[in-house]
Amino acid sequence: MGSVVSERAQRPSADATRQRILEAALDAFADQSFDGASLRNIASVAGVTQPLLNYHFRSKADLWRAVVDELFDRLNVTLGHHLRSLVDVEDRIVVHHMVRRFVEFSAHNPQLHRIITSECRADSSRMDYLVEQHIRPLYDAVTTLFARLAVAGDLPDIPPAHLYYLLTGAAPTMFVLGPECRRLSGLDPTDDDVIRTHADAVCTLLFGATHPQTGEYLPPSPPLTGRAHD
Amino acid sequence: MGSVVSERAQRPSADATRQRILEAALDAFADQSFDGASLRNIASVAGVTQPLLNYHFRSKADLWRAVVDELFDRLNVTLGHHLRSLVDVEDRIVVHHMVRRFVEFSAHNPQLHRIITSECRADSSRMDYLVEQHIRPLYDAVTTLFARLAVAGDLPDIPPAHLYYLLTGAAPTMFVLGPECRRLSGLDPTDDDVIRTHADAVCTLLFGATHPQTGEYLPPSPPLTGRAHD
DNA sequence: GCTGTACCTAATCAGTTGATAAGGGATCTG
DNA sequence: CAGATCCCTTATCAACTGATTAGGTACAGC
Repeated sequence: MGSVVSERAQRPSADATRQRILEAALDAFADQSFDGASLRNIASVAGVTQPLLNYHFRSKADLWRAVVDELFDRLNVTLGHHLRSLVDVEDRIVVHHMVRRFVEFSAHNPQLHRIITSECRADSSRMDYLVEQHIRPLYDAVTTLFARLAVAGDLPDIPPAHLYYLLTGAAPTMFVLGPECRRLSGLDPTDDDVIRTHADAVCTLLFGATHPQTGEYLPPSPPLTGRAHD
Repeated sequence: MGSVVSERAQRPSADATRQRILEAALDAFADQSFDGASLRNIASVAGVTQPLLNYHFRSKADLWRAVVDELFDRLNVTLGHHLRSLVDVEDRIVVHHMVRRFVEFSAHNPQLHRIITSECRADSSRMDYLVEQHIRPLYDAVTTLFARLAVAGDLPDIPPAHLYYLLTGAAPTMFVLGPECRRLSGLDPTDDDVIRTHADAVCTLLFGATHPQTGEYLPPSPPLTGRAHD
């Protein structure tokens, strides 16, 4: 077994090694945050030695950026793929589908929101990178889409606070707290029913409920009457 | 001015020092997570030297527990205080008020959810402590309350996924991402209108919308019709 | 005044971190 | 075959971490 083919099999090829490092780093950063994750641990999981991480990626910070870039690339590819598959569908339904895909992706890639929330601090250059490079484009795209639908009369006016939820609020935390979710309520975040319920909840939060008989949309409204005392 | 009183003023008293340390540690753990926060930085912010932290609190882990205990004590005192102030009020309204208070507390104490989310990993003894000591009691209390209201016919049946949201999902993330919330959408998480909108959204998510004319409750429902393709 | 105790600091410890330098070995190119 | 390049490891670096020890100072009780 010493032919040209077996040479390839013996040596895992640099790209494969790079990929294994990225995967190990993704889990480490998500589980233990940037400071808690050590290059030696990541290297150990990837089956290599620590200096190799500094060889392929210049520094720990650059490794982190590579991890984040690949993660958001996967998200954008997934959303774009499903968006293109939705032709001749009512805009309102498109929104619901995309929310569903986002929740789905979040459920199967809990690292996404774990990394975001673990990096959230005022003076963090990594948070700056996350927001400006990846989150803001998504947020702007969603804002633009919703504004277009509102003008077309296809959606009710959505309060900014509810809109902000879509990307940062309602969807993520359940997956950030995935293991505890299971521990407390017995729910499996990756279960299809849970994902659907979750997406429906987000849409209800955005658009309000639909009257079962008339199909009329009702905006999110407080069960509190106007006269709130205390 | 060299009397007994001025002696007190000169020496900050051990309790005050302890409190300053706890406050500095709370901010540090919330901003930089457990591993990222160093005892020397915390001590510096508190105006003392690092070994004093090991003197008052045995270890870094014990300091973290003291911080968490005090934080949840404040939450429970706040919720308990408002709960006792709500007499002769319809149960459904009580729930809304309590959600409002929880959102309010979260907005003014963003460290609460930052610490929770930063500690979320499968094999973390600190997460175990958080869940078993503080989160589970809250979760059980809310579950019990909602079950009682459902039996009394005062609330619609609430899907477990929505209920889970109340404590871990809808409310927290906007405050975890507080600074970015402001950066992206211009919203101020501590603004009263934002807090009210936020609490209303959570309640809508739990109870569904209220029909403006009939007052009829509509459960959270998907804008998707039954025939979801793809 | 003497002693003991509570609160706090300077000095120091071993362990871990990210980063770098030096070198080995395989592959490719001439 | 000779040299260059790529991929990877061992050895080592300074910096920083949490923790400990020893000491110092103020106050309380006797």
